[in-house]
Amino acid sequence: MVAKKQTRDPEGTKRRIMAAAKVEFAKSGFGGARVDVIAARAKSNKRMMYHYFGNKDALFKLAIEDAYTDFREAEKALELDNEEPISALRKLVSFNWNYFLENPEFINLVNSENLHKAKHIKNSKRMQEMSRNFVGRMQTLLDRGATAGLFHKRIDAVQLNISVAAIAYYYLTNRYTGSIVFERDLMSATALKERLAFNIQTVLRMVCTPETLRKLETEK
Amino acid sequence: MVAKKQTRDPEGTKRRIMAAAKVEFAKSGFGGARVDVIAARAKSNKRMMYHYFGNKDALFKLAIEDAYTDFREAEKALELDNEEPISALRKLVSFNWNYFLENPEFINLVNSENLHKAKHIKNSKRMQEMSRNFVGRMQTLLDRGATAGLFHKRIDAVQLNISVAAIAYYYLTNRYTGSIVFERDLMSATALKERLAFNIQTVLRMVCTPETLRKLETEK
DNA sequence: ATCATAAATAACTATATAGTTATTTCAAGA
DNA sequence: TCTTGAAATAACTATATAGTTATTTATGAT
Repeated sequence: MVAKKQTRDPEGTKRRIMAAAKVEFAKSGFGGARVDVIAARAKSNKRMMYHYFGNKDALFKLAIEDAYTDFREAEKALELDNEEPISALRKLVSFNWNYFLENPEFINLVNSENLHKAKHIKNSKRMQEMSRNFVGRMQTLLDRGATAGLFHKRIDAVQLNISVAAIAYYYLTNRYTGSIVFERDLMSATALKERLAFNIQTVLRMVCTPETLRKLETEK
Repeated sequence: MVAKKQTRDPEGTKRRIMAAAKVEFAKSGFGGARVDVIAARAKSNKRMMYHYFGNKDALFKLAIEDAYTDFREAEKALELDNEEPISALRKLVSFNWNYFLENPEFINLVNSENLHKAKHIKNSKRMQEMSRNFVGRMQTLLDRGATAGLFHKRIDAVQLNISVAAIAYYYLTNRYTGSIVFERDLMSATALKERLAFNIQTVLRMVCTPETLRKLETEK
């Protein structure tokens, strides 16, 4: 048998290690993740990880910053500023739901970082900058809705966003214990569809004035 | 006369090991928890843990079942059945908030079990039984409110409960990354008070009819 | 073709870890 | 007081783990 030849692909190796790290950190958490597993999954070896990233903590920090960047970039791409407020809100709730559903590693990375009291991103300017922009966009949306007489006035953009994320995130991150304690398959196609509809309704009821809600009701 | 400290105390030892396990599992997750740390914290030793509980997985299973039992017992003690529906709902939202706040290990145990896809409680009749009773109580509350014309009809008790838990749980479990990305101390006394008020308002708006909400508004 | 440098790899180290074995200590019942 | 079984403990084992060292190999510039 011919031994496989070494080929050089520094950028590819680096990228593969990062991708493997996200998968392994998401699957087992920071503490449970194994650098050997990451190296193997990346079809590289440990030494390359240490060469490109320094150590396990630095690798994790980059993984979570990357994941958060992807999340905020996807949200930004919705261009909610050009959208009618109620429609924009519906899109935002759906976006959160679908993103968490389609990128399950995101939730687990965030959970793991919180278990460790956010020590990896504690001084990350990158995280703050992205969030600041996001809260700004959310506040603009709320202001536009309030000016149009559609939304309640003086809703806190941060509180609202936490709740918008919460009702999707919690359902999905706790789906395993949830499916057992509620004796219901929370991940069936029907269940997922129903949850998204429930969440959209929840947020509209939080944000819209009674008159707006009545109008939405009759429109159906 | 004070009795001399007993050198043998099987029940005490068992109890101390379980208490230590909850703390350590909550602090580091199942994978990150160390049986040596548990033994030391219990002022016992590893061999006793293996003697009384079998292995690390069995210990974790009992820890999470115990924690969940405590949670549901505390909820049951609220006796919401004897309460006016709107007041009962307020109490339930406050209860969730305060319980998660005062028992931070609960959230982390649940998170860890979900990271492992609920493998420890997969066949736990104890968990299902408790949850079934709880959903029953919640449905009764919703029915009473609907009959009195206060609440919307046909609200799903499971969906609502997931959201009631979510808006408290998510805020608290992700408080470390949250405080960084939002550049806000989410755990200051003021922030906590505001969040609880926001959550109560959210749930009332989800559940109450427009007329009920208007009446609540003018009552203030 | 040769050389210098970066990329890749295997083998190694020191420590930590879940679980076990062997032994000692205690206290209740005869 | 003596016996016996349970409670407690320390020392041990086999394996796994993050991080390192030593070495080989590929590739672009000259």
